[in-house]
Amino acid sequence: MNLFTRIAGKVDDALQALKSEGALPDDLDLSGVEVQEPRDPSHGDFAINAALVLAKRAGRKPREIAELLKAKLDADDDLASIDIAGPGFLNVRLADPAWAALLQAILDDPAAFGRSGLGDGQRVQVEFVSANPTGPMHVGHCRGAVFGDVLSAVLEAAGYDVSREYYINDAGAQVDKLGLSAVLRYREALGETIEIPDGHYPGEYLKPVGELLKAEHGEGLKDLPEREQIRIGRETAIAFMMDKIKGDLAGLGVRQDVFFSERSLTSGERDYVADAIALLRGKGLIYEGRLPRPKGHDDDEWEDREQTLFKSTEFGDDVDRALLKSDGTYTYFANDVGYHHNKLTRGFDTYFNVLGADHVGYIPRLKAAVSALSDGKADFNTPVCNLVKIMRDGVPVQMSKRAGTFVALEDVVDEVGRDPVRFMMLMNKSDTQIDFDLAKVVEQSKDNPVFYVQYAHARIASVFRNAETAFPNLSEADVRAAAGDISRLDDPGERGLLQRLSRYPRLVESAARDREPHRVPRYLYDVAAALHGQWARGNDSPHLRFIADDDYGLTCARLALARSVQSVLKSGLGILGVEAPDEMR
RNA sequence: GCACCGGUAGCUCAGCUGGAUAGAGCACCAGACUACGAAUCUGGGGGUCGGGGGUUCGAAUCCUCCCCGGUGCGCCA
Repeated sequence: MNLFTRIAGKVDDALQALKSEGALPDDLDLSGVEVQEPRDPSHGDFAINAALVLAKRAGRKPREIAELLKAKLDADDDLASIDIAGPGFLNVRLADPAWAALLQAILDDPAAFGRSGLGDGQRVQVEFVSANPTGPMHVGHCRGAVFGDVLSAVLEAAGYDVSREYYINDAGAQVDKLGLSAVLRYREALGETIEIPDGHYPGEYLKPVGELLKAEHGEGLKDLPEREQIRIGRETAIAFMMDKIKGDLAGLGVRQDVFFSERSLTSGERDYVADAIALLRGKGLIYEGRLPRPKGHDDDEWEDREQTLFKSTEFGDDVDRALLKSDGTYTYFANDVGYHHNKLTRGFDTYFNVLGADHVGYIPRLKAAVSALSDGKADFNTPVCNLVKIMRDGVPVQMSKRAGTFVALEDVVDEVGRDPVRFMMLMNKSDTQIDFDLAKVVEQSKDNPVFYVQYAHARIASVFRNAETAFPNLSEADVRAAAGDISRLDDPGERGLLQRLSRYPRLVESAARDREPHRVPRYLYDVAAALHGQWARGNDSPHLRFIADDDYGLTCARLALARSVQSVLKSGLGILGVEAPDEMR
């Protein structure tokens, strides 16, 4: 149940009535009329901006429209009071039965509260992580991983049918270098002294792959032609690394539905890359030509050359983009065009491609390709996760897989814990940069807001444990029945909690609509703060405690509220993929 | 040089298609535990919302021009 939409419905009815009565112009555009939460809770439970939005269009003063609307809404039993305030807001207070209905809705089906039909079952694909299989996941990957996971969860809560996809870059020169690096580790396992060449992968994590190759092939591998050795080394290393990456993702609590191999684009029955290029050629978007030299480029390295180009500039890109390398093989971009062609054939309604900030320059050509392939019809979104600057004691940590220096995600999760890492990655808007100080995070992990929210959940569980001691006959049925009459929840703190609960469905919808998952942890923090605040008031004023030893009815009413708060916390934490514990340890 | 993202309290950040007196946490100061678990709470100080101009009933939010920081920029992936 969403009280905002419920009230918005009443407002709309009232405005339509005013139209038909001739009090407002018949053709008045009602867009932009909204039910909002008041800036200051003391103003009321909900605020309506109709008078301000409509004043100009209707040629009336805001105040006049507010009066008209108020007169209509005054008759509604759900609304206890309506005040005209400020420049023309209508501040509404809800009547008790409407609040009771909210509590009952939450208690009757806790899992459903906060879910909505906004997405109407539309099929959405979210591609995220897609880390190269040339090494384990490191901390730099984890923001995009958590963001993609939770964006997906938020969309699911809003009624979308989401498929989470990981694109495996298992083709191209980099994985060949990985293959050679693995072969060298194999030789090392056989007792040779080796040196990993520049630009390859010197990380220790390939040593087990060397051992694996030795176990599988004995000494036989080194007698094969070099190309064959590299092929075997590559296959073994990719399989090993993907296994490792899946483990890293699981450790972070990230779920993927589909792992899509880059190589499968051209190795199956259909060559999606060739098909995509043919499709674009048919649209007249492919040509042979030369690119202008980029302004900031070093002069001596530049070599003018004719190549096969895609007219991405027709779709807003800065320059056209190459599809074939000079050796005739596909560029990475060409493969990506093929990949997106493949995605489009799978018929999703909306696509997300979560990218890191170091790939923003890539977005225009990607959008151009999707736009060209779908004739502008595909709903394609590219949310960007900004960099996470990894620090140790205030000093930036340089990371490079090719240099073999990085902080493994697995180590961070082991050291800090999954929940704090996830929560911390989600608190900020995705396009701001985060400083992640390993020393601080480990040392101050108790200050992580996640514990504050979890503690609120656990405290409520504790209340129920104690309530069962105080009232051995306490039943859930009595608690639910008590939700039907909230007249005894008359403390401002209790009303504040009710207000916050009513925000939840709208919050989830807005997070989905605006693709801003960070609103969820912020909201949960706010709810937790209100809960802790109310709790502490019971310390000073024992009559405000959730458990009133001598008053079963009052206790049940408060437990109904507590249970509802707990449900919402649990639901929100569930979206974040964070545990909602019954006790803190 | 061009493009994208940031600039809000000492620090880290919210501010929901423009809305009421710009909010939290940390830090600092002063308080609250023989406890429905203090991993908590209450109160306080602290702001030219980077700067100028514009749009309008109203701008941290939209437009424009600057300044500062970050990131990216021909066949790498």
